[in-house]
Amino acid sequence: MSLDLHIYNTLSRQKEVFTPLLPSHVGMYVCGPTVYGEPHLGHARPSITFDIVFRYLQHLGLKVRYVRNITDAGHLVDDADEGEDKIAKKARLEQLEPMEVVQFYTIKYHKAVEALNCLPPSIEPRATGHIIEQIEMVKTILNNGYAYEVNGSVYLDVNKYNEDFPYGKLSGRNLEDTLENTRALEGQSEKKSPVDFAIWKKASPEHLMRWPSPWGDGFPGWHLECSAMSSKYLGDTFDIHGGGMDLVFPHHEAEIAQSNACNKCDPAKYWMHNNMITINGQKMGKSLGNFINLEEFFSGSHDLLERAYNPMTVRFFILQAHYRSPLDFSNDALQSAEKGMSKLLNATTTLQILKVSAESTVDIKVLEEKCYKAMNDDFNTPILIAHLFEAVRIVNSAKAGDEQLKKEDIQQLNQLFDTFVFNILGLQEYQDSKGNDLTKDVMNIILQLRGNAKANKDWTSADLIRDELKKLNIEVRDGSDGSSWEVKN
RNA sequence: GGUUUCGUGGCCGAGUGGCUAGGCAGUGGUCUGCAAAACCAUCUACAGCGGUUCGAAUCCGCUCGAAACCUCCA
Repeated sequence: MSLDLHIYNTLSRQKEVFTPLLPSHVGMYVCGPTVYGEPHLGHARPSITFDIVFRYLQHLGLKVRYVRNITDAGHLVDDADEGEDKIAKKARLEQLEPMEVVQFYTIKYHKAVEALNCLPPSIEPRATGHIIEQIEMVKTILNNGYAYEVNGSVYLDVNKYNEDFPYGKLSGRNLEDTLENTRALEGQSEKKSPVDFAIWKKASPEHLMRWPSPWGDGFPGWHLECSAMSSKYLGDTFDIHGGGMDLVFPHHEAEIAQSNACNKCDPAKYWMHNNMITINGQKMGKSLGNFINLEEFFSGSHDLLERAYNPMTVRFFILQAHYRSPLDFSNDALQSAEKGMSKLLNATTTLQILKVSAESTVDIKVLEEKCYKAMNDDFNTPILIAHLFEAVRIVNSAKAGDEQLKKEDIQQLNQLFDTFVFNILGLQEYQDSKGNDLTKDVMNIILQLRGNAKANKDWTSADLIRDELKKLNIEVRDGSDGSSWEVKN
């Protein structure tokens, strides 16, 4: 299979043919969560987006090293000058050790992304585990003349840097604009220029998270961890760098500057950015107080939620939009997604009981090619899903006798669903919808009793069983070929 | 103010010059003891105005409206 994958590169603002730096190997770095709060719906988008990239590249036969960091230090609460470490602040508020906070929320994050069926990354490095690498990087940048030290802090000299490398090429802004718009925010500063940013920050006496360095006790600047860890595990230049669109400026712009200032090269060849999830047209943010935690989604315990949603519903909902489009949350949209996904998953079951015909009335091969074409076009999952619904129509029509499928085509459809629905989109059946073995056996007995009642035209008993099961959220369906049941959420 | 994007049918959401996106809802039908579910079929669209073109939802300009970033955020 030749590689015909096109990826939209934020750097060039267009789709480019994807060519790995090394044949058959891909290095991908994605900015992970800052573990100082509950994982929320916003975290689900990049996790799922880059899970799809990871899965699809692997499906194409590439060996992928997927690095996603855990930020457990280094982000500042307020302004870079006056701020304190985000993790440390939260810890003080809750009377906990910083690492206790980090551990607590890291576990929650892992649980949430696992529920969303995201594959674990190849490496999940932590900022606090790479302080030495970050200090080394600061040293090199200082040696290269692109940074300066003031009172125990080290700043990247953006103006100096801009003489040799263009600053702002990813976000499309030039230094003059940035200068103009930063001036208003500047207070008393030890920085040479308001656009300079800290790569090492001196720790005040009450600061909990601190490490010794050649410039005294301090902590790494907010953008440095990603540069240090990506180059450590993927090399100075790697294939794909991903993250949320909100990170383009300043975070990823700063990463580019740090890499060039240190290694004289760009960190990544392709920059991929997922768009935001909005609620009532507005971005979720902690300052807006409108974000919904993933736990609340799965349990339904939030005022904005009409009821609980299965993690797979959330995954399907996100995949129904292209990753570069904004996606607006609503209960209606979630419930639509849930029904649509059930229809898709039901067809994979229906396929198993289809009658084999001598000839086929449809061309499965063409459908498969369309599916690959959709994924090759910048991971267009909504188009892929549309094609999969064409497969659903074929399966259901074949069951109704309106289409015919020969044995090979049924096998190929099976493979199509297996590949695209389960392996690439990473969808799975609702875990408890089929019950455990004991439940299954008991339900078989109950349905058999009801079948007997129906055969005797004892509608009162048959309806009683059906109604009582309904109260337990067990739905009984009568078809021409017998009755079946399913647990509804 | 600057930068970047967007405005598609009742709702969500693809599509970037000519060829039905898709899902949900609605409507009609099939199945069924009834009901539900399921399945099949199907209606409604490209913010407004002008321009380019044989042809524009798609390209260009203007108007109106919306969002993100510029400050921690996925």
